[in-house]
Amino acid sequence: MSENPTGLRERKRQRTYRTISEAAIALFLEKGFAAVSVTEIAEAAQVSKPTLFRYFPSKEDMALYRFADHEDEAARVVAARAGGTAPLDALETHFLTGLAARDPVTGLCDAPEVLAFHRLLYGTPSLVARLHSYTARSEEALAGELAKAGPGHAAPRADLRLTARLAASQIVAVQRVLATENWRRISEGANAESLYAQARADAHHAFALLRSGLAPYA
Amino acid sequence: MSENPTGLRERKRQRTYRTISEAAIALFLEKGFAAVSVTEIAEAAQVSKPTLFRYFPSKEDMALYRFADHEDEAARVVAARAGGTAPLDALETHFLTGLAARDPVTGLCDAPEVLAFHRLLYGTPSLVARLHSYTARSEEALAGELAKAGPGHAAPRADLRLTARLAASQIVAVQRVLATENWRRISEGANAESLYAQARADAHHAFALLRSGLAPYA
DNA sequence: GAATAAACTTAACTCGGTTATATTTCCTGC
DNA sequence: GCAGGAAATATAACCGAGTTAAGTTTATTC
Repeated sequence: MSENPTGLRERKRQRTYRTISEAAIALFLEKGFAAVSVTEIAEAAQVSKPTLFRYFPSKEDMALYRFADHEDEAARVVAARAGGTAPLDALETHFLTGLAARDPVTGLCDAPEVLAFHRLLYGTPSLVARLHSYTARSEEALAGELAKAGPGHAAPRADLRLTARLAASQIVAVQRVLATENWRRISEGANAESLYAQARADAHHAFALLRSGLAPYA
Repeated sequence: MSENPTGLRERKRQRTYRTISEAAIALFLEKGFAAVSVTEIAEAAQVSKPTLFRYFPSKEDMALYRFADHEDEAARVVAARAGGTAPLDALETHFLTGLAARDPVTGLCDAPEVLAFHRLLYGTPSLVARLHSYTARSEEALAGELAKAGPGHAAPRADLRLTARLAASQIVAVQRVLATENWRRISEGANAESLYAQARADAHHAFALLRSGLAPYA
């Protein structure tokens, strides 16, 4: 066979992948991103430097691989929504579910290791920059799904593709702002429990604003 | 005196600054971003490598310095709007004015050197990433201005700061999409003249969407 | 015109990331 | 189960971005 998804080779590969990223993140958390060299990571993970870069395209990606998995999350939520459900409703419900589960991507998570990771992330410009490029792909995927979904009944005859792109960019931007806002409050010492109600209200407010527009600023 | 804004030293500094960035951009356009080394730029600009990095924090910034000037443009437009004018109206007018003037930041500019520069920019991931960090600062500045302006009469009692941030992120995202959309069409061979009407319509559509919300997708 | 401080150069260095080449390790077909 | 081929790895050397240290030039100031 040309591909064996459960072969020893593939299992080793996945194990190495995890070993590297876990070693990298542990070192980053311990000493800070800039203070850890890739050589150090390679030693900790017991692989050579070229192998390291066969698994991850850059040092930043060794910290951000978890986000790579969420890259098409928004698009999947829209694609998998129940018939008759509007895309925005599906996305709002998904975000609220994330809040309830204290999903780290919502920012509403005060687990010490998650908090430490977020501090690392937002305190390292090159990591934030790299994260933005993931977000860009997420936006593109969402735009694709929204274009497929098409606007509802009352839609004008405007360019579908452009409208989908505009909507996707706004949605992704709003989710980003909500998450960073939650994180900011957590990082200032609040705990997730006491913020939950506020975070839900913020999310409702944000999605309502998305739906009804920035008329208050018009 | 401790500072002399028109002294010889300051004039030399500005001249060196321009020399470096012009040499850098010329080389980038000629050979591509990755194919030019900073040593090469230093030689072309007749300065040493450490001096190069006293003027620009990174190789990317040598290409993007023009954008750094526009960093607080949106915020300034809102701050300088005529009394009684809504922020969104001021921003839409400003964008339309940019289209009419074929301002490169609107994407609607087919001057060969601008087109070549845009090709360079969007074709180089590290430049796009760096540009995103400028955009982030632009967003923050706009959020500050919007918070000062405050929403209009009909605004609910929601958190002003959060609302301003949400609005700013949406506005910046939409302007980015409009500009890249214009650029995409230009890069596919269209000329700015024949696209102008469409670009105006797109901008109107986008700002209308910002005002009235994504209800069609709700 | 001398003193001071900013800006510059040279040289050497660190570190992220790549390439070439040889070696090991897994898979496949007999 | 074993021979051949392919994928993955290691070693070593390399390139280029960005920094640092030490000494020199150049503008400003009194």
